[in-house]
Amino acid sequence: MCSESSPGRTARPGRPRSPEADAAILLATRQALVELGWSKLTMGDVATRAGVAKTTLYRRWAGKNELVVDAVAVLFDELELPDLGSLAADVEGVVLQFASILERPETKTALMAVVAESTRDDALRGRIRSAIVDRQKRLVLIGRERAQVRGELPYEDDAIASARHADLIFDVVAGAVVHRALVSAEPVDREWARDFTLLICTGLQATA
Amino acid sequence: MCSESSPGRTARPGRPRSPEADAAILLATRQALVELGWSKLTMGDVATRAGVAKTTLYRRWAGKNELVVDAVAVLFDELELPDLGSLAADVEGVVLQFASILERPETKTALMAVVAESTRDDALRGRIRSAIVDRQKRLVLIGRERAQVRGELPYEDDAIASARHADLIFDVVAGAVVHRALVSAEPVDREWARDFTLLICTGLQATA
DNA sequence: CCAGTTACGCTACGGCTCGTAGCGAAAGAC
DNA sequence: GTCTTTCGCTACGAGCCGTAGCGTAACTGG
Repeated sequence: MCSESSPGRTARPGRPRSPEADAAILLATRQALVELGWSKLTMGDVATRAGVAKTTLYRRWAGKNELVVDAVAVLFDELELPDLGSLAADVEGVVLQFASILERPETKTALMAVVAESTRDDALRGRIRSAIVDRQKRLVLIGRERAQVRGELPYEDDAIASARHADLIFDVVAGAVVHRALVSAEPVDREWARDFTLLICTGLQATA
Repeated sequence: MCSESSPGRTARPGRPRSPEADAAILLATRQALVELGWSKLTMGDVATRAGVAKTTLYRRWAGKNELVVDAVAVLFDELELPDLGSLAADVEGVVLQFASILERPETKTALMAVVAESTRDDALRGRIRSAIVDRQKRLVLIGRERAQVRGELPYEDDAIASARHADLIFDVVAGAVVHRALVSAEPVDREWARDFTLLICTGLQATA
């Protein structure tokens, strides 16, 4: 009676979707972002680059927004934070990790654009959150936990206050890097990361 | 011999541009941003709302990007920072000032979009900088100077290091507010401003 | 082996927006 | 009055969107 076969729960009949096409489309999207930028990227162009029909794109993604989010999201998979031994070193590490992705031309032009779109599209915002933002936030949570183990930061009893505090730190770190890289359009190099780390760890008054 | 008349240097012959049209267009642009959002806003629609011809828009702005920057920029004119008596209070004031503008629907959808465009358009980035970013940064500079007068922050001798430090602080403050409001999509209320101020003034380790 | 089901490539289409050109009329400078 | 510039209007080619329709390919279950 059990009709389900081996590969997971997707035992649908019919021709399966080509994973090669998926990969080709996402790669073509990133290339198009580099060459054309967000505003001049078109679905038809991506389809041509990927060597697939335009209808194939629309079978998998609702539109440009969703496609670009998925195309850029894979770049955030590489986010990893080695234990650098101290809170300050870890903060600097997180900053440089963020920067290494944010300074790519694909992400530069795409990230702000999809976030702008997400202000009027809740589903898109959720997609961005799970595909990109949460992967970034993970690094902050890891760094905090390490600092707590080291004794550099205290454990917090109140769970919701603890979560709120983590959100605050994340907005400060990610926000500062994004603003530096995209609004000020200045490099997030080791020097800036060092200055930022000093500011965030010891505060404004102690920085001077 | 002196042919120049009173009103400044613009003594051009011919019919002058209508200032009413300017105001109507910018107002219509903001209304369209609220109702439609950035991506669905079109030049033709703005022209119709403003009661002018589409060609009139193109005589004054190169395109949607420039138009929206100017339309949103006027909202940043109201930025003013009363002296609240202490560095912490002033930081909180700056944060709430930024938030009051960033949480409007017009700016929410427009700011990120034009910044995204500016990653591939240097002229647009300059326009954004002078029309929006510099007006924000002014508040940070004012706050720092007041703190220095009060003795809460030291004067810095090295001019370039001082400017770099101000840029850092600005990226942190503005970046955090933008990230909270647009990426995390959570309210920048008095409570969050208080938590942020504590973090930025005293640093991570002292916050707990 | 043979239906049944789904994905694919291709073509074509209506609809919308873009940015510009061309016209006659209006408004201010000289 | 003449010159210059702006204005409203209309019209246009171009490009992109998102979908429909078709025949074919791939895989599943009887």
